[in-house]
Amino acid sequence: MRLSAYFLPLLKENPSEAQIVSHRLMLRAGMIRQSSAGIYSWLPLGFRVLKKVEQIVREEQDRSGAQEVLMPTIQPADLWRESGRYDDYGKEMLRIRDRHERDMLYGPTNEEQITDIFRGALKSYRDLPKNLYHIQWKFRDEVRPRFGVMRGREFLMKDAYSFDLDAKGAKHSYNKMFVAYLRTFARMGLKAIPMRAETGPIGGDLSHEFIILAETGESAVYCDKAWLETDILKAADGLDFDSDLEPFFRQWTSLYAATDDMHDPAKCPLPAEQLVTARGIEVGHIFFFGTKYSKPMNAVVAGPKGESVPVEMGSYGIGVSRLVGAIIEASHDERGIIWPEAVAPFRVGLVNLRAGDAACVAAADALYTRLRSAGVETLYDDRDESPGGKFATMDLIGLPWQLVIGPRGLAAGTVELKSRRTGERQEVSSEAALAKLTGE
RNA sequence: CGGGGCGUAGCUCAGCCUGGUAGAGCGCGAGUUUUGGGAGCUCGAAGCCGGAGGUUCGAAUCCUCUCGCCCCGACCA
Repeated sequence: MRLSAYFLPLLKENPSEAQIVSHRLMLRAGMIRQSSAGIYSWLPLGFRVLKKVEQIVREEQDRSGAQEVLMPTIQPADLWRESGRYDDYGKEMLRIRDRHERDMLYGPTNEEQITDIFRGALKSYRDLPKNLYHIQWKFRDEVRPRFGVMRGREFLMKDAYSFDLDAKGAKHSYNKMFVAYLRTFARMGLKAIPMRAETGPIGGDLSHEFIILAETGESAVYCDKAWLETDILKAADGLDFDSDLEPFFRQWTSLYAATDDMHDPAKCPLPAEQLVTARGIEVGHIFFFGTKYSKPMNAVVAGPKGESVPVEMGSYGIGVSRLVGAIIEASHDERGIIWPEAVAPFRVGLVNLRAGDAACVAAADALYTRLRSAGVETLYDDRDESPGGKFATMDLIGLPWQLVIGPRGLAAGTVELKSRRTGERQEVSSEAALAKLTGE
């Protein structure tokens, strides 16, 4: 993509409404625009990141055996009256009335909807287990939205729902999601730590929050140092989702990890040098809640002996849009965003420092063509701007690699390849740069 | 939902206290000189001063109401 043609409304100054760093950077980097409190439009750069995050979530859900569906944003109130939550949910639920005066709502979550789908289709224990998920916009009318997309009213969420015949099966479904979550966040370059959690309005008796560490996190968290030193992806790699995951689950939940309200320094089992104190952002939450919805909503299957059995359920959420902000919170510096490669909107920022210079244009154009044909996502800054402005732009939007073409280097037969993360710059030949960027 | 703050040009803000009819920097457009870390100069465009009502000869400025946004707290993917 040529930057001269790209819709990228950058802000040089900090918008006054943005308080935390991810919100500021997302606005400054032209990723989002606020529509109203807690509701945002996603502009091209931000949308690319959102899609990448979504895709990683999708791939890991699929890997675990969950199947993707898409449920509506608008739901009938009657479904929620069945579970009893229509009255329980309170003002956070956006209630709507259609032209026939029917009570509707903009879904804050989908337990009722999925249970309705399940009970209408599956009738036998032979149909179990099942895990269905979707990635859909939700709305929770937060009293006080803040922190940009981290705490919006409208947000993109992956929510999965598992159905099993008995508690043992349901625990296995829970464990599968547990593993999938560890993998998902690790792939995004995040260290997400599962912490035993309260179940809140979803209900149930087993629940874990996945918390990533970031200096600007909302709450204080405490965990075993071993968390930081482990390669989660490696540990979870090659795990067979059909095998017994309980040992893995036990291993990973045995490491100490607690949120502020659960942590008691007097009772902490860890020696001080083994304890990490940090701040955390919740990016995922998994629940096992048994028959909380299946019973009142009559989601039953015929058991092996013909008896009627309410299914054992769990639900599993990941805040997809929140993750975009959370990743920035976890990965930035004073100059701007530092995207992990897996979610970067473009892999390479190609910079022509001298837009009016024929040799520079020719060299940069040639590199752009080669990168594109190699399938490397490249944002090509072909604008006629001062060098300083171009560097600042690239650092702000945080693409992993900057490939800089200027008259100075060209005279020496080199281009400059800079890593956004480390700041390391190397003067290399065009071919060496291409090999580096396309070879991996 | 309690407490606080702010709405003036695309962005950051000054002007308001003490009423006299709109300003700066950045950005934007034109020209020119520049060109390896947010360039210089010249010229220019751009604002029902959030909205409604009131006081006044006169309101961005004072009063009332209203809408929006932000912050602190309680609550959440």
